[in-house]
Amino acid sequence: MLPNAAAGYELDPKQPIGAQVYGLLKRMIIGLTFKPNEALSEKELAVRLGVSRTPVREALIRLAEETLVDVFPQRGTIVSPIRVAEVMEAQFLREALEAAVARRAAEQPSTTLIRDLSRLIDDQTHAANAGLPEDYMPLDEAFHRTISEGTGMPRAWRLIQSVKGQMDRVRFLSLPNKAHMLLLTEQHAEIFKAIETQDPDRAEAAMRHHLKEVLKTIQELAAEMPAIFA
Amino acid sequence: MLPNAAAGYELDPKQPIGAQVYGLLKRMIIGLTFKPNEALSEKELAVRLGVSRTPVREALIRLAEETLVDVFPQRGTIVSPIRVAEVMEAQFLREALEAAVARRAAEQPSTTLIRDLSRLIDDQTHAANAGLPEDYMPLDEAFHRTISEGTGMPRAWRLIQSVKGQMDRVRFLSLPNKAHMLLLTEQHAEIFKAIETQDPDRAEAAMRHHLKEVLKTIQELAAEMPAIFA
DNA sequence: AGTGAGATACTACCATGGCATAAGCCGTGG
DNA sequence: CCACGGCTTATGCCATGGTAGTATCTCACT
Repeated sequence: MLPNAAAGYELDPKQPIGAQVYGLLKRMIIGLTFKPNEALSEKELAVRLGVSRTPVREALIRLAEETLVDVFPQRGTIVSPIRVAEVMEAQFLREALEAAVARRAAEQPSTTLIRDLSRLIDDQTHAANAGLPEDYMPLDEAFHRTISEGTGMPRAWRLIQSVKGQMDRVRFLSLPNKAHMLLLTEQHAEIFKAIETQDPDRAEAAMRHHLKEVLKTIQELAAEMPAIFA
Repeated sequence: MLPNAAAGYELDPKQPIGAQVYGLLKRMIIGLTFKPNEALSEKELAVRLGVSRTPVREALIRLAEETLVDVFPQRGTIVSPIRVAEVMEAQFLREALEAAVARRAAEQPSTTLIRDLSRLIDDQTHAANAGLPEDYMPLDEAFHRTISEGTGMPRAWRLIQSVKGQMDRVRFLSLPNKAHMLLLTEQHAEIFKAIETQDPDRAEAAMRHHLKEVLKTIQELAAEMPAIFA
């Protein structure tokens, strides 16, 4: 583990610690602060975060369900290696879910959904032009979340999130440049238009096309740097 | 809580207790041993099962992620009420996932998948003719699981399982009769044929039709006994 | 009688200690 | 030199104690 891996991450004692630890560890795994195959010790994480082992353990269990960590009973816990097959499966499942949700969204879009998505695309355009990936990525996430939750399907987003982790970790390897962010925003706009005009077929197609784009990035990376894959 | 709700369920100390408690509680919730809105106390469950509160707590966290229980911090935990909107969302998500998996299965079915599914349909025919729902339901479950896992998508089945709980609880209200079991088996056979003949469109359509059948049962029940729904 | 404040009895949450088990080391015997 | 067996050390797993927070109930006061 890195010397000060948890530096700068403070926990709010007024909120459930377990959930905070989960979110923190997940971000650190996806952000590659914790490298694949790196050992994660309950005890060491606890002292490093200044909490007890119980919430750390709870967080690791949740991460194990998302296969972001592998728990070997009585032996240890490691950050799971990036398995190409798993990433491909995650991509497949995400596409199935998001395509269905996009279709549903286009069937009966609420006015607030239209408004929220429209605003998000504006924000994305600005962030993309500013060329700041760290500003853009949360907006990308918000776009997809908004479609699910704004269509009355909060659980859909949670499922998507649980499979997305594996992909995000790969995607993080290449932070998008300005051109790429503008391309993504254009695809978002296409999805938005299909929803706004209540065209389910077009919405589903646009969403599938958009997600395929991400897959393309992943495949390039896998070819570039096979070292970190298992 | 019922007086001897845990009677007859023994835990194997040689296996991880937390996972066993999770499975046990899930079965009891789906089987309506624990009724919707019933209070579940960490402490009481622990003493009743003869284990400590820690693994019980871990199990409840996992169940909360599937929305089978609602945890109110510092207040208590209850078996979640059956919310029609949630059941509908679960149905929607399950259909999206299973339809995609069935399609994929039909594209390149392995010989072992064909063999396993064929055998399962035979077993289902026998169980249906014997008219024993308690024998049939595990076979139904195995059929759907086999399609996912036999197509190299183990995670798909886990996702499906995590949304299926809400539906199973409703479905449990009406154990199927012989005619119904035969109908389900027929639909399974139709899905199987489509996979065997490598006809993706037909496989997806057959799966969607099959799952819609379940939805029909649920809607009838919701109309029959609105009392237990929230 | 109705209302509000305080005591009380619960809850889930977190901390911590002891445990069994599995891997690695290290000396011993072949 | 190699292989095997006991020992050390680490891990995750479970048990249990203490704490903060919430709802309810009681009783004084209006």
